[in-house]
Amino acid sequence: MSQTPRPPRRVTAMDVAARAGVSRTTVSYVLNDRPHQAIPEGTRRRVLDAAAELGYAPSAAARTLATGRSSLVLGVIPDWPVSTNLGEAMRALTRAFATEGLVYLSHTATAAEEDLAPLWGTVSPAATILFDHVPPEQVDRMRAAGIAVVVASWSSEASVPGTMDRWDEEVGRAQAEHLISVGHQRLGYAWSDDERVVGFARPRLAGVRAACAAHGLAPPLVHTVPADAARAGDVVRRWRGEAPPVTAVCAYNDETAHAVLAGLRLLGLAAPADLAVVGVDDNPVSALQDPSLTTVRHDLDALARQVVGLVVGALGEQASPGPSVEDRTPAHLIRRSTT
Amino acid sequence: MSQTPRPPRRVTAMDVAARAGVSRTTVSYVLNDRPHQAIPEGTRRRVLDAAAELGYAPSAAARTLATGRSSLVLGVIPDWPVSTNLGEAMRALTRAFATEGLVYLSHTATAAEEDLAPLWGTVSPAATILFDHVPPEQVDRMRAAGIAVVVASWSSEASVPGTMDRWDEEVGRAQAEHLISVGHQRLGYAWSDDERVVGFARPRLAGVRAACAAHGLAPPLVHTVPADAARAGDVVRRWRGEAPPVTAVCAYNDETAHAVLAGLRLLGLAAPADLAVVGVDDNPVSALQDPSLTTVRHDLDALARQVVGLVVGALGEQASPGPSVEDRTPAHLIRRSTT
DNA sequence: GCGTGTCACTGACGCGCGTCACTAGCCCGC
DNA sequence: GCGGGCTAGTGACGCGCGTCAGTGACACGC
Repeated sequence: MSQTPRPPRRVTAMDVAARAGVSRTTVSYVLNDRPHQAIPEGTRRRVLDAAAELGYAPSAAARTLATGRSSLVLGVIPDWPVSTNLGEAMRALTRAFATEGLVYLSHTATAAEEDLAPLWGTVSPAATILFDHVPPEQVDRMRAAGIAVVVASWSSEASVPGTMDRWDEEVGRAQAEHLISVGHQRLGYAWSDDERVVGFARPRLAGVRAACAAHGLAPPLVHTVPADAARAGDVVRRWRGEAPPVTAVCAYNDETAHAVLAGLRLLGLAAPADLAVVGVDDNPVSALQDPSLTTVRHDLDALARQVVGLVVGALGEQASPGPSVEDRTPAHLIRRSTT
Repeated sequence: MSQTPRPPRRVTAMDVAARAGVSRTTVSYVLNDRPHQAIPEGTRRRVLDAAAELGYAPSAAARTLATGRSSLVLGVIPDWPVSTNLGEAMRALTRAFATEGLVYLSHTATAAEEDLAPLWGTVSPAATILFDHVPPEQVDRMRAAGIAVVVASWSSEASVPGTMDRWDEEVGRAQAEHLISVGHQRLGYAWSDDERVVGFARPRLAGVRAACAAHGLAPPLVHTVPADAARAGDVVRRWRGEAPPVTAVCAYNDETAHAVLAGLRLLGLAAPADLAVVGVDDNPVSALQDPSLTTVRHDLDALARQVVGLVVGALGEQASPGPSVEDRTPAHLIRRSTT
């Protein structure tokens, strides 16, 4: 629709200088608040006014070229299945990076083994966050191009052992701790049938295992639960047929939990009496169901801060305010009627 | 600020030139496939090999500066409430722009009236897509900086009348057509209680209205449905108390639809017998509920192509392959058990 | 022999900016 | 009068690249 008419020749710092009656250098000093350069208030104002009147906006490309450093951080979001709180996670990252003076942008990968070169080639970020496994040679090429690469991956095969795992372990732990605290002794784990989420699922399950072990219980009985009421019903039957029977399950996420609930319904059973269920994500519809789903919600802001810490560290800034020791719990449980 | 110890000194085109024993210009010509410049195969190979061996990656900033044109498109995603298929929409845009040789990136706004200057200042995209209303002076400043701005907005107050509305009108129309085709004569519309989605909701409702009018029916009876079973129940009661009673409702999205269903349940009623319900979005849990929700799904790829067409047009490329006339239906209905 | 044309390649400029090194002007102490 | 220190400001360089306007070498026609 609305065309931009022929590029009206960019307003440059030189135009500002001419209008303010000073040199371009002075303009640069004023606009960048040069620390050890005394600029009298009068000149300062003239420059500032001229810049405002002309609508001057410095060229990012030129600045990046001159300083050899852009303040752009690029997140590469893998081809994950739809996630309810993707938007919220991105917002959390944007906010967290903004406090460091960095601009965060997201790229959504469209294929698992995508070639990232055209991407960082046209963006030239200061740092890139890889949220999933990427071939090491790609990482090397980026590093060679002067880009700080942070592998904030959940899959433990990644080059950097996943520091992010802790978050999902906490999630699993929160699920299990809750179920144990209300009296369950034999837990099941509802694994997702989507292979792509294994990076999340593994640490969550590890968290459940850890909680069970901590309370001297047997490890959870893991079954894959398809998004299909009939086949989910089969799984429910197997859990209940154990000796002793499984009385509660932690689901990979709300969607998987709803599949379990659908299976229960099909068998004429109900949560929590016949099987307690707890999900993850707090999908908005989970509260509206009957029975309403107990679930665990991430603290995405805390997670974002962690990621920002990693990136700032990788950018070689000193005084990163301590890499970890978040005091807030990264996950908290919302109890509703399925437990 | 202290200097950081120069990272390994970027590999530049000059390094490649030295290694290949040619001039930097030749390197540039080879790597950019200069059309009207004959380069013998031998030289070509030497340059290509040298580039590969050195792991050369051109500087995006320098190229942008030199050409005055980056191939980056920036999408500004407003502070919308969580959307199930945000990730899918972003992927669709990424794919669609890739076919035009453009790189698409998303920025998630964190506040409604955010100042976008730092954003495009550090990114310097060729074009920016605004998915929501943005103050005109901000748009003007971007245009002055040589950035093509496309307002792909759903809210009709935007400076450019939203061509995107058509998509959501189709969605509403698909909902209503389905309900009418199965015999309903008096429709209700379940409006969302979230003010931020009004841009989507309005055209969807318009589509429902249009379908009703086309069939000689009375316009839909609109009520806001809160995400709360008790208050949703009140709304259900009012619909059913009309004369003649409303027998089917189109909901703004699946979430709102689930609220209606929750209200029905609370009153001891059920869909579709007492009130038929159709949502929008195909939230994955909608299929797992009892009753499973009839819903309408967008064709996000088609929508993405539309957006790309707008952007390409704004970039002044000729031969944009026709602005519209998509033959595929942008929305299709998935019938399940609530209708 | 000279003009014309092609091939293979290169020198140099400019994109807009940050920044170093430097100067012109002034006041001060001696 | 002169060196020294300060203020206010500027000239020029380089970041890495695309690209125009050449240049030298050679073949050809007449």
